[in-house]
Amino acid sequence: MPPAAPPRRERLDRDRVLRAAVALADEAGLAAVSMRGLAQHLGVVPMALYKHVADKDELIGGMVDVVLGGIEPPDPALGWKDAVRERVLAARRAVLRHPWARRAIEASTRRTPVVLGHMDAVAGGLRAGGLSPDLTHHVMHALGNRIWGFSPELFEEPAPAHPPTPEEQEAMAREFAQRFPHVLEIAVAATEGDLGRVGGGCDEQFEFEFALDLLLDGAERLHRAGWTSAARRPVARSSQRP
Amino acid sequence: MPPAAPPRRERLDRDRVLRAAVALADEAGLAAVSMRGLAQHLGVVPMALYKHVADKDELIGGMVDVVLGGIEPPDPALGWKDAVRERVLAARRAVLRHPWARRAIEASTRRTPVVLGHMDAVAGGLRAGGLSPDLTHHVMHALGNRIWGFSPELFEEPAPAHPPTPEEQEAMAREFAQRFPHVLEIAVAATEGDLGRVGGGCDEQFEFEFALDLLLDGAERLHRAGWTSAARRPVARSSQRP
DNA sequence: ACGCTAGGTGTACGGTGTACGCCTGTCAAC
DNA sequence: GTTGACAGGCGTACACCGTACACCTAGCGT
Repeated sequence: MPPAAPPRRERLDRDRVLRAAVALADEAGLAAVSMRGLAQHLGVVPMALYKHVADKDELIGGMVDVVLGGIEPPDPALGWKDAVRERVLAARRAVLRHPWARRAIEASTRRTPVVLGHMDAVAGGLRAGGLSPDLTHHVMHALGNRIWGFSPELFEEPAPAHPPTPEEQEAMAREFAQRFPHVLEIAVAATEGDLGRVGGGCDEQFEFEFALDLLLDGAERLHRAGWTSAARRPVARSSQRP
Repeated sequence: MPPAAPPRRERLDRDRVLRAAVALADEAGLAAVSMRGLAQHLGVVPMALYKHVADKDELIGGMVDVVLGGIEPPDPALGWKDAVRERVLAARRAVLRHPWARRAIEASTRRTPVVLGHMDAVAGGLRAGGLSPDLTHHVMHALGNRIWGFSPELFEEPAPAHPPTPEEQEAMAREFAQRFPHVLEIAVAATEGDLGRVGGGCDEQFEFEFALDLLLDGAERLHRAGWTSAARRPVARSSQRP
């Protein structure tokens, strides 16, 4: 009999590894998910993980799968456009539950069955609306990462290293206003919306749905207009004469 | 006198470092741009670089600046929509000159003057068309990374590690067709376009312009319809009744 | 009772970014 | 001239990363 049976934690399996990785990323950020860090979190030696996961890339691919596993399918009674919209927003909800998920999706090059499944579902939703395979393909491209429920984080502030003195801040603001007036303008426009927002922040959910609807409505218009790829352009150019 | 004057390469400066980094990335990929690798490329010890660049993140930010410096401004005679379109496509051309640039832009969290300048120019183009700051803001968000001339690489194949045997391939294809029929369908649609393309590849330039025009045309429609954020939706939902 | 094997261990290698201190060539001011 | 500051390149060192390889061991089917 082994002396005092050291609290033999139950054996690992792939699922336990993945869930632990997700939990670790949730509480300490994606950067904390190193093979060593994760192993320690599981009370195990780093190389043990490689018995369940091929390499780090597959690990984060698996983490993405776990997150995407929580996507609930849309109400089947919905029309095609709303169904696609709902599915994408469901993906968004799943992704937003884990702050690190966007970055992980972007980083992972893997095309897992879960990922393909979601893509297939979205494409199927468009096809169900009668869009041709061709148009569906282009719309999928147009949606881009929005299929996953997020758009690229263009406007995120990286938090200044050293909080500048008021004078510096004043001077920087002045120079900024002079060099980038339009960026300033739209930033201001974003803050004076409904309610007094914190500086620089804007309603990301609204921005997302705005873009999503812009694309889906555009797709619907093209479809109704009988668009085919022969035209090689969504609509006529703005210049009225050819 | 120093013996035989060892071929004293001229002193480094920030610009030389950045250009060397770009050249190195061009010929050996972004992964080859490590502080050590770049230093060796310059015939210098790694730590020497830190006299010209704060850290690696700033280095790649600087590389992005170099690439984005090559964006030529659009013909001032163009209408606002075409001007924005042209500017974005110019950014795309600049980025596509360097295969690593997409990834670098995504990776870099820095908001350099060059980056802000481009954003400001695009926003200014929309404002010049009469769009309100508010609508301009939303459209900028909708454009997302397309401002930089690329959309997320959703459909890129990571090249299978071990080329499978024909039987395996057959079996995989069969299962794929069953599980992801719509993905398969649109992939096929992409290949049987104009000319016989290589498998899986599609005309990325067309996809890009398709999405870009879908968004710009949508923006124009909203603007002409006098859109304000009060509506909180680009257009009426597809269900006709409220 | 035996041996196979799945799974956890230990060590080691080559890579990374970068903090810290030294050393030296250049140049301005005395 | 001589001096002293200082910009810029050098060397060492640290902590961390992913992972290849060999080994050991518990548990199980035969």
